[in-house]
Amino acid sequence: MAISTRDQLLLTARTLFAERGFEGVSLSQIASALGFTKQALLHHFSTKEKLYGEVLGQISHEFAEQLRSARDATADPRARFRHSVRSLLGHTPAEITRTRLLMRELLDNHRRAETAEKWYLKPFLEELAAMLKAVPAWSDAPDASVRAHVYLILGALNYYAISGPTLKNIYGDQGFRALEQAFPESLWTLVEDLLECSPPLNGEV
Amino acid sequence: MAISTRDQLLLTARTLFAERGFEGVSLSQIASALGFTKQALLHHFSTKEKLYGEVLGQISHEFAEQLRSARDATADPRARFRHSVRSLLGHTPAEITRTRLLMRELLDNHRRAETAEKWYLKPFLEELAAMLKAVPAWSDAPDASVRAHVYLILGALNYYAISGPTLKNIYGDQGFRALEQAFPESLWTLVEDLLECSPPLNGEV
DNA sequence: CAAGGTGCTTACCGATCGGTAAGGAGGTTG
DNA sequence: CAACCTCCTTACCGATCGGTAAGCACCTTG
Repeated sequence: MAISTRDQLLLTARTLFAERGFEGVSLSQIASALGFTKQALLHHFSTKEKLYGEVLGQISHEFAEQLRSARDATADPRARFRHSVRSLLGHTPAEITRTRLLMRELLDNHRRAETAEKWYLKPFLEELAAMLKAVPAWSDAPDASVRAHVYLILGALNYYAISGPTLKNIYGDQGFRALEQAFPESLWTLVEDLLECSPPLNGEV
Repeated sequence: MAISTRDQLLLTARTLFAERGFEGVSLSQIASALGFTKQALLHHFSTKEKLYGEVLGQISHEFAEQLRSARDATADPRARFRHSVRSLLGHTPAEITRTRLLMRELLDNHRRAETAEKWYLKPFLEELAAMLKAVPAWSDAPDASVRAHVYLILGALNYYAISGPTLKNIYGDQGFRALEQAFPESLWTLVEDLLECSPPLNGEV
């Protein structure tokens, strides 16, 4: 079963946008990576912005599915939260690519259309916050505190995810392998501590 | 006391590189932001790469100074670690600009000269790790675990720092202000927990 | 006053950018 | 067989990219 040219182009664009950024890749580079001319690309996606938009749309769709899968997996809020964090701590190349692209989007978007990323990030953040808030110890924590802890985990996780090549450079192959084992452990004990022990101080508006 | 043209160009370049990325800014845009032609810029920095390199060098210098200041401030390792984290949790526009630029560098560098960032990031990471390891509870923790916890904090902090505009978009002005208060609190309790209570499990090579 | 260096300009270069126009190969439909 | 659609090509467009060459105004030094 063959993948359509359009989908091949979309996947290549996604990879290269993640790797070099929107401005760092040209249409002809994307197309010629598959042996096409750039006009083949423009035939399927009329402008560069629309191509990029479709990549983002695809990712948004994936996140929505991921949330749905966490929602279907279990009714226990703790397990849901664990499930979501674990699936975010991705280590397949495809997931790292996605994280890189979204990190770039986070850096770039404030000068593009401001609304460009709300629609995928907002529901995702809110759903994670809702999961955490559904945990008994967090039930009467202020929203801002819940969101802050969610964002803290998300930030640690995403930053680590894009740092692979650099960390390997710094610590060497062996040191990096040790770190690759230690980091998820650290993050995991943080998550467990949040879920099971520490309630946030509840002393504001 | 006037700032030299060269330093003005350097500062503008730094800001625009942080905002739009290396490929997203042209030499003429940097120069004309100050009313110069791009050849004035090329007169001081012979190529775009060298200009960018000088920006990175400046930042590297700043980090080295920051480490030195933490080292001079106190001999207590806990206080040193707190001091460093607090100074990293910057909120002045200049610090956010720097964080944005370094985040882009983290995304881009693995395809540029691989050594480009080791020299500023490695000593910084190692010094932070050394501070944490000097704390009694951490003294016989494995290196990888210490590094992982340092990187976790660093990641959370940096990711949050570049997310300002997006978070404001998502949660609105009021919600963002609340988050702006809650996030440092969350991070701070995490740091304190690390420093004072939780020892890492010490069961590997 | 002549000579030379610094800091900037205008003029120009080939390459590449995103995008348009027109047409050809192949399959489907009348 | 003719008409048309989809998919992709070559040819071309103006704009802009990073960078070179040459020269002008100014200051310093002999």
